[in-house]
Amino acid sequence: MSRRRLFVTTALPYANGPFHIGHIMEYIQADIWVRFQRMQGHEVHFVGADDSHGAPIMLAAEKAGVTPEAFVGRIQAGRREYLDGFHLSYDNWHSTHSAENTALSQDIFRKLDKAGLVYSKPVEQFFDPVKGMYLADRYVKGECPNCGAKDQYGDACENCSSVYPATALKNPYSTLTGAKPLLKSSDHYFFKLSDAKCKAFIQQWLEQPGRLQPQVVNKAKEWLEGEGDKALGDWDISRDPPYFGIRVPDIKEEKYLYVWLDAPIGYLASLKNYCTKEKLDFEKTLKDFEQIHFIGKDIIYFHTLFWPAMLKFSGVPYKEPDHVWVHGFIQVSGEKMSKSRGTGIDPLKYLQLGMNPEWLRYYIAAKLNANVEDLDFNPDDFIARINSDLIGKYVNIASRAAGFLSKRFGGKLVEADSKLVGEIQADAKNVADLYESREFGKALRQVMHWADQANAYVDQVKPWELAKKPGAEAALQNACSDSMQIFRLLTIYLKPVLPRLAKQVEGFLDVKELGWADAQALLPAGHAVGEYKHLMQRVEEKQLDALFGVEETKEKSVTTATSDISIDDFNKLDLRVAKIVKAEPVEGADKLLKLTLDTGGATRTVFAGIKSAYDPAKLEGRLTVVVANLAPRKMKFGVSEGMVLAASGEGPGVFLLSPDSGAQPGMRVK
RNA sequence: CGCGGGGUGGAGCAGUCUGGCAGCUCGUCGGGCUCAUAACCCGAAGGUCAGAGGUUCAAAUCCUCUCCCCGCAACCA
Repeated sequence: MSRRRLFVTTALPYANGPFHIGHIMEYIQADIWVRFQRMQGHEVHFVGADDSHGAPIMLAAEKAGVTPEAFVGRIQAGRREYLDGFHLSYDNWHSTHSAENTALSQDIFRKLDKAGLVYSKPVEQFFDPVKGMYLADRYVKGECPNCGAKDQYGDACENCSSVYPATALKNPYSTLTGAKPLLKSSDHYFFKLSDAKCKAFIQQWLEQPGRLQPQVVNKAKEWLEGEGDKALGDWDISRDPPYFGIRVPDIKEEKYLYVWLDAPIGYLASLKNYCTKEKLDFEKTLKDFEQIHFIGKDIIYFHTLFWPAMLKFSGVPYKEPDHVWVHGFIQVSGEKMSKSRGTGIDPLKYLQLGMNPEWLRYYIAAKLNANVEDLDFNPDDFIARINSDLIGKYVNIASRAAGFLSKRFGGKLVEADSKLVGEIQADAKNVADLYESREFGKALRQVMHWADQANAYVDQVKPWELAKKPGAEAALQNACSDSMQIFRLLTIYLKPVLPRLAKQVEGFLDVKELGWADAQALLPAGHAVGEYKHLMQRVEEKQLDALFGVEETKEKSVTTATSDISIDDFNKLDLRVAKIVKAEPVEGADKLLKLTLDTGGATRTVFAGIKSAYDPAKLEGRLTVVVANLAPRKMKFGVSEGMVLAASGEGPGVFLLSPDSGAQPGMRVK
């Protein structure tokens, strides 16, 4: 087999916070694939980097009272702990805020410009006069031009579902300062994605057989071939200051490249940084290596349209990606992970609790396939899977044979003769194909099938009986040797997923580093294995309880006030005493109660998320406080005309406010 | 008609493209074994393949419609 050369990346994490379980899942997927390729003898450069630019990071740094550089530096310093902790074998981890990325991004910008694919035109945008910066749509809210609902973002109304440009909002305000934004015009640079040669290129790039998963091709083509208002538009690739990013080159005016332009270039920057360290020729490496990106389904748009086009039309030394492999999201017990609900898994906590990172690697691998499907982390399933597969089946094979070998034969093996050994050897290609095509779940099922066969084999030959039978030494040594050969083969097949365990096994078997091809050879007769020690502990239920336990120390700061407000701000609130006339559960809602309130003559309906804490019957007749001038909100179950006030904290429980006796419905609270 | 992914024994999944006796792992129950980390081996129970209609000698699989769940993005307002 010819030696492949692979340049593999994972999506760059945004450097505004630590890794979450979704990042780790992607890294584990890519790492397993990479380790498998290395075991095949292929040459791999596996790199990652922090995505360090953009307005959100600039603002987060400002809030933290540090420079953006210091902010992203701090985040980056925390990465190692995760990468090492989960045995993620990156060759390099870099940052988009780097000399390499600046040089490459500016170079690509210049080359795209030269290719006639960059132009500039004025763009009218909201500008926050207090902050002195242009506002992305996400930082502007206002009233819906259609239905008048308040606090809507500048793209679509949550209330009436109408869609409109941000500039159409009525009474807009900046979410950063509350100031009324001005409309200002500024020149922006655009990448001409709609250019015929661009679209033609992307089309043929997408259609290259085997390049992408079919689902991904469909999705990308939907965007590419959209017509009318869904037509593929040009891409605004510059931003005005203040911005934390890379300067648009060769112009006097201070303008920056949009973060999504320089982010994927960070893949190349990290490779270049690595090449420098390793004294490799960067441009030659780019040219000679297959370029493969692992990403999540949320960023297909950028990686299958802009990114290949950018690279293609920048020309030498750049080269469009060979593959973009897309995975789904990880859910926890069927729900999207959510910190507030306490269902998220904090990868760092996982490590700090002393849980074995290889458990998670195995569990995730067992549930991964080559499709763009979400996968579910289920705690009970996790325990059953790890304990049964890894300890009960796989490790058990060694455990059953090793005692006899070391006690009776000084660890020495004899020639293997079981048919099963040959069958497992012959399956190497099949398992390899499954790894290669990222069907990890299928690969592991296959390995566990062989582990089952191995345990059944041990049961047939009954070594414990042979051990007691005089004159059966040869048969005993034979059986245990076969078990050990099988164990070694399965270790090879599991090594991409369980690298550390495999290393322990290599020590125990007293063999050199195992590669995939080693499955075709067996340990020679006379080879002695070492003393067997437990290779892996079982998962305990209480460990998962601890992992999912409510965190006490974290995020306390959330409860402190955000910033001072004036008495005028306070007076905007119309708080009223209200009598709960009627309280009833809402069919189909987990958390809501439908309350009918008397606010002094008038009644109104309010939906409140207090079902978990209150029995509807007991609420009827009691007084509470309601925000009476909150804009009505249409919910799935009806319109809610206000909000009742209740206290809640980190722990469970919701506590409704009540006025002292004597208060009457309709009284103003202030 | 917003878009996408799903619905297969108690749990997690394969099988659907290419129609051919409904499968795997876990769990449960019964038995066995005692080398192994309460592990392992054998056996059993348990399914209207979400529902309805259609095509076909034959449908989990193909076609049409309906229902339900999840995610995007409307359930802490």
